[in-house]
Formats: sequence, structure tokens, C-alpha cells
Amino acid sequence: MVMASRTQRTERRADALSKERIVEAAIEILDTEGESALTFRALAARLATGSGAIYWHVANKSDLLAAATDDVIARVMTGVVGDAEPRQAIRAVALGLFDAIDAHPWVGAQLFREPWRSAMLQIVESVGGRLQTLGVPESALFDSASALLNYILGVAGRNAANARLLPRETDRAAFLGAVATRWTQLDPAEYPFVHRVATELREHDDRAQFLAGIDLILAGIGTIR
Amino acid sequence: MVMASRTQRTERRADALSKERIVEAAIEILDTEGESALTFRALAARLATGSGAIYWHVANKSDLLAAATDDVIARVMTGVVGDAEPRQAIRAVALGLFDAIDAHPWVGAQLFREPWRSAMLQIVESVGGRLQTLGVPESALFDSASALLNYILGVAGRNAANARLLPRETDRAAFLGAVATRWTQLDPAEYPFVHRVATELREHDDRAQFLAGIDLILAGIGTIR
DNA sequence: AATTGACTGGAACGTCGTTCCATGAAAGTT
DNA sequence: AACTTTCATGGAACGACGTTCCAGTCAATT
Repeated sequence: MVMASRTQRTERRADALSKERIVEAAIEILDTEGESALTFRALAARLATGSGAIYWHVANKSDLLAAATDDVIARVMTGVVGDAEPRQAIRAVALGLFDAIDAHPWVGAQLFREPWRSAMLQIVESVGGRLQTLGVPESALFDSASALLNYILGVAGRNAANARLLPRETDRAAFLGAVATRWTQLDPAEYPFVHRVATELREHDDRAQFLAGIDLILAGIGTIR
Repeated sequence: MVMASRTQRTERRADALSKERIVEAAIEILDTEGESALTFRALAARLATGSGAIYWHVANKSDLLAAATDDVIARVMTGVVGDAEPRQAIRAVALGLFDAIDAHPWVGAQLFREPWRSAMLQIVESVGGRLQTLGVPESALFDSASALLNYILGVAGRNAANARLLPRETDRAAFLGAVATRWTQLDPAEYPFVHRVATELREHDDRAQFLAGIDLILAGIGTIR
């Protein structure tokens, strides 16, 4: 895309560096070793080069993370076909995002930064556009889209934070169990609700609950009409 | 609270260090200079001590940030009186949180970490308990509370991220204006919704929109009954 | 053949969180 | 009063990070 102006590109190394290859390697590190493992040194080691060379293709770490996020989100958004009924389409987009962030938790943290980057724009457009064709009145459109997006962002951020806490390779059930145990040990007099809901926390399905939240908000939007 | 077992506490310095004083100083730095300005060196300088001394009272930076967050959230939660009608009480809690995070944006980022810490527990208990007295059926209680909390978290995280991007002392209107300008410059064919909503973004009231989202979710919860 | 400019990679800089430890002051003990 | 112990301090040092710098390399152009 960027190299359209270049007529041809003779490689100097068999495995020449490029922003694409760097982003790809960064995603591999992020997925397998976690957010904290992505350093320019680790990246350089994996690409068999020096950390300085990476800066020729990437402005800085923030730029690299944004590019990686755009990459993942773009795949999600193109995967969701758009000819479905708008309500179902919104659910599909939301679930696609949930699954992508489940597979790449670091994306959840990145979505908050720089709302003019491609990733966030695509999400806003996809959800907002669908709300429009759903027939949400003009006056409520912006608020409705905002509510849906902020909810999705909240879940995304929480998944990212959970992944950061995990001792690595712990699965979601084990993590939820650990939190549930702590909640159970709380004083029922001081935290009656938390205490009561702790057992549900241990057994609940994150993905189903996420979708239930989407439906709740869609139901709320439905009351406006 | 911790020093209950100690009979008396003679100070060795007129301004002896304590976790309270450290947290207080940390909050001042976070509020006035931003998240990135909180370092143990800056903190030590402000407290006229060495960075090592701080570690006698605080385990590490994560512990310090969590303590600061607990401090801010506790003030919010005690400020909200509880005898109001549950629906109004939830709106009051949510608005209290919004205003607190508006004043201390770094709190928004911290709420995601360690969901067993006091800050998050108090929020869950406050919102969940109110939903219960509102009469939300048992089966939908957990999902409803989750939806509200994730929405609040999403807005909190976004405000924190915005504050991080701000060149300092820029106000919200200027920031929104900057984002709106970028959105306006997008290709209307590719991003029709974003392009159309850009002008609304510039003029909208963040706080009112946040409350509209809360009402939307509450309306959705109302459809369950 | 010489020159240019895209690209490389490793050394070096400054800053961070954290650890270590030599020092001191108060409290407790004899 | 002299001592030991405990609590607390603060500055130096360590290792890791993002980033900058620059001397070098190689294909393409002149």
C-alpha cells in the first residue's frame, strides 16, 4: 500500500525488514509472551537485527502497537459480512471483537489510545452505521452508538487487564475462580452483593455475558423509538 | 487503622513519612502533572527524602497506584448517600464516578487492574446492591450489573486515555474539537457515519452523554421485568 | 568507477522501578 | 548511664527499557 510509488523492490537480505514483518513479529510476541515481553530488544532478536534498524520502519513503540492493533481489528471487521439484519450484524461485530480480544488481549488496552486511528474508526463506523439502518432516530443515534462502544471498550479493557494479571497460560476459568475465591472470603455484611454473586462469577460464561450486555443495551435503544 | 496495635507513635521527623502522606503526594503529582510524571524520584523529591525510603511504606508502584485509587473512590462512594430511590441512586453513583474520574483521569486506568481491590469492590457492591433493591430478577441480576459496570469502566478508561494524550492543560472541548476535525477530514464514502457524527462530537456534552448511556442500559434492564 | 541514498545493527544515553546498605534516631534492656 | 535492638531513612547502584546516534553496507544511478 505504501510502496505503490516504488516501481520495484530488490531485497538486500533474503528476509528484508519491512513494517509488515515487524508488525507480524510484534503480534507473535504479544500473543505468546504478553504485553510486557514486547521490547525493541526482544523484537530485534526475533528478527535477527538491531533495535535501531526497527526505527527505520516504525516511528516508535506507540506507532508499532497502533499498527498491530489496526492489523488485528481490520481482519475482524472484514470477516464480518454486512448484509445481515442490522441487529444481528451488530451482535456479530461485537462478538467478533470479543473473540479477537480474547485471542489478543493486548488489543483491548490499545483501543483506548488515539481514537482517530484506523482500528477505532472502523469499529465506530461499523456499529454506528448499523444503528442508523436499524432506524434509531437521529437525535438518539450518537448517544446510542456511544453507549454500545463504551460498553465494548469496557469489556475489552477488562480482558486486557486480566491477561496482564495472569501468571501466563492460566485460562480464564482459573482466573475467575481465583477472583471468586477472594470475593467469597469478603465480609457478607459489608459486601452482600459481591459475596452473593461470587459463586455466579466462578461459573459464568464471559462470552455469553458480554452478548447479554449487548442485548441489554440494544433493548434500551429499542425503547426510544 | 494498621497502627491499632501500636500504643503510641512518637515521630522521628517533624514530617514523618507514612503511607497516607505518600499517597497524598502521589495524588497531587498525578493530578497536576499527569500519570507519566509519577516516578519514585519525583515523589522522593516532593517528600524531601530518598526513593528507597518510600519502599518502607509501600510495596511497589502498583501498590501505590492502587492505594491512591482506593483513596479517591472511597471519597466518592461515601459522598453518595444511599436512601434515594434506587434508580436515582445508581445515576448518582455513576455521576459521582464520572466526576471523580474527570478530576483524576488516572483513576480510570487503574480501575481495570486487580478487581479484588477495595475500589472496584465498592463500585460493584454499590451498583449491584441498588439493582437488587430495584427489583431486577435474580436471573438477570449478574448480567445487568456487569453491563452497567463495563459501560462505566469503558467511559472511565476512555477519559484516562484522553488525558494521557492531552498536551497538558488542554481542556476537553479543545481535545474533542481536535478529534472532530480529524474525523471531518475523513472520506465520507468510506466512513459515512463517523463523518456525519463528527460535528456532533465537537459540540456534545460528555457528561450528559455518559448519563444518557446509563439511562439507556437502565431502560434495557427495565424491559426484562 | 564513483557517488548516492536506502537500510542495517550495535553502541551509547538518559530514565525508570527496584534493591541494597551504611547510617541514624528512638525504644527497650541491663 | 551504657548497651542493644528495632524502626526508619536516603542515597548509591543495578538491570532493563525506549530511543538516538552513527559508522558501516550494498544496490542503483551517474
